[in-house]
Amino acid sequence: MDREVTIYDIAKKLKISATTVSRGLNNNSVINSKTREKIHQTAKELGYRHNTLASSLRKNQSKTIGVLLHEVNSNFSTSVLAGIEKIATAEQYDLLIAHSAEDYTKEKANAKNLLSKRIDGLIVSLALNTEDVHHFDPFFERKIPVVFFDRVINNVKCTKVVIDNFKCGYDATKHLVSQGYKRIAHITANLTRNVYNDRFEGYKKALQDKKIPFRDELVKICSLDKEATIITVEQLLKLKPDAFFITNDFAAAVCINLLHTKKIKTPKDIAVFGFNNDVLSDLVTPKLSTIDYPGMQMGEVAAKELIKQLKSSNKKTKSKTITIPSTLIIRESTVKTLK
Amino acid sequence: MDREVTIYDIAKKLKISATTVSRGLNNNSVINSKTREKIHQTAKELGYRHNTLASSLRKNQSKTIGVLLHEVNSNFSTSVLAGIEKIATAEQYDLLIAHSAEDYTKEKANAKNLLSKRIDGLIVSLALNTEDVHHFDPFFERKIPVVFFDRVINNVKCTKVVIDNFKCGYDATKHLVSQGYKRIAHITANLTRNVYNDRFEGYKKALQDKKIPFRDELVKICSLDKEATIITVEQLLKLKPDAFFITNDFAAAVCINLLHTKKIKTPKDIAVFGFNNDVLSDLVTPKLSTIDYPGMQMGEVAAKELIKQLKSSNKKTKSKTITIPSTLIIRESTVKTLK
DNA sequence: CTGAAAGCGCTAACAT
DNA sequence: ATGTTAGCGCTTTCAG
Repeated sequence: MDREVTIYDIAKKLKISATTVSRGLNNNSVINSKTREKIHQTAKELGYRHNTLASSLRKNQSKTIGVLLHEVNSNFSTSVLAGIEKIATAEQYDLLIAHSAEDYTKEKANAKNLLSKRIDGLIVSLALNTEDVHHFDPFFERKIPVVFFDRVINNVKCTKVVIDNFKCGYDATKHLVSQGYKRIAHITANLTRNVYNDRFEGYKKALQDKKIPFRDELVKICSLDKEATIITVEQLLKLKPDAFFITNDFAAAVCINLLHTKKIKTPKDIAVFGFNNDVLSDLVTPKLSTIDYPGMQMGEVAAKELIKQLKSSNKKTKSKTITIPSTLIIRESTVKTLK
Repeated sequence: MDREVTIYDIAKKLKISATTVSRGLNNNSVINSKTREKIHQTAKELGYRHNTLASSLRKNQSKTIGVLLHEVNSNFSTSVLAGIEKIATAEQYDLLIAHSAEDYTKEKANAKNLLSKRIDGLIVSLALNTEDVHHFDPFFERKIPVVFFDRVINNVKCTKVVIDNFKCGYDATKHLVSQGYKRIAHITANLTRNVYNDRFEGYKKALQDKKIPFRDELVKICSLDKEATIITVEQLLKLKPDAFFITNDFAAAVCINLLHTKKIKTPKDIAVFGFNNDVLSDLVTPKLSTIDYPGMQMGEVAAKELIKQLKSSNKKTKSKTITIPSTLIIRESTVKTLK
């Protein structure tokens, strides 16, 4: 094969125009069905492949949705991706996936790159240290719809898909208090990110409602990876907490293991509450109480919202927040009587 | 913003030609540095965005690598992806990611779609039920390099990146035997896929070398998801095995939990050996012995190989297999004396 | 129902 | 160092 087969090759062979071939291949109903049949037939014979690049350039739309993730190495991200993919595929959109590895600079570069690739719309979860969203202005200026999910920012006029992180933080803490725990340590990540801040606010409010004094020293920010979590838990143990509310199941599992190593019994001596309902949460011993965080559903809803905007002729962007239901899952790690 | 700014707008404003603008924006050294400066300046002022579509169409290369995964919802896949991404980004390639959800039909459709998107090269891990690779012929015909990793097929002339699955299966089994286990059950997936078949062959060979009779009824194929694993383990328990070699850490963790529920002690009564060195493998109790399966490194190597071919003028494809080192990791679940 | 002509935005060959 | 011209492959008027 020397050169790609084009619609002109098909046209020449059939002694018709390239226009007709184009229409035939796109199953345009205006074309005679016999002609269309012949076109498809010949295309197959010659080994023709549609050139999406040329088509997108001409139509000025790529049928591609950009997905900009804060990271890709987690069950949550892949669930979201699966949800987005399910909807996008059904609607014949392709996905162009980029990830920022939790880095603002990389997020900016990715946004620029996706723009130059002429994506039709964008779905975003912000990096940990992103504080402004001016790098998305070029999308807004061009009326390219943007949907944020999970990691969102408030002062921006577009659709956001989230869970009620305040309520989750509140309910988790309330549950721990109701089980008799009083010195509840909280390990979480960067509070500039809504998800962590809202959970923290929920934690504080629950303590307040239950008349338990809030102690600043029991709250620690860390990266939630294995090493950082171990160090943080060690530090907090000196303050004799009777429970840990950790906003990530992996970190919570690391905590459970560390306590076990130290012969501290969970949940008898210290309870551990996680976040995400990751697969590992019911494989550790004791099984972890957590919050079910429906990634797949968030992805589906985000994609549906985006595609709805893509199809709508009304290009006015307005603020809209969709809250996906999340659920408290109580397992062994926080209930003394179960174990 | 009504219309996208093009290089012609910049050219007009500066009273120079579009060619010069194009060259300037691409930092072509032939352009006077002052002119280049002015071009970049004006581009910024006008809000110019490079149109990758037009550029790719003209150059007949997209600087994009297609990645076709068997699934995306696992630590292994995301590690591989991270490895590929690291190399690709450094070399200024973008990634177009598709996944087949273990389905041959979807894999075919994805291959076709990636081809029409004019990807410069392709990295593939085959779906569970893929038995022929004719859907990649269009790539071979066009001399678009294809690199397979992990899930490969033999009779195809291109680069493959794998681990030594036979050796892994052999070593895991040998380890179990050396610990005194004799009735070793093997739970794995579809044996038409090289990874599972090779491990199985390794398992058989180790038994043979150790003079332990191979028992067909102790080998079960299943999907390795939670439900299927539970059913399979239950069936095998009737045959009184003293060890399980399960080719997936998640399934192995499910097995450990099930045994725990049944008051069967691991590793005292029954040992469990996994595969992948997933994060959960050292968070379960007892910690799981497993094979370290370096996804990140596989991704890096696959991407490096592909880019090497992309840069080479020699377009002859030849068969080449690269084996990535994998490691036996012995933890508590298979060593009686440790626990 | 089909075709001719134009152009999406960019870059490469060939001047100068 | 810069400009002229042509064309990548497709779709979209507009005209029959």
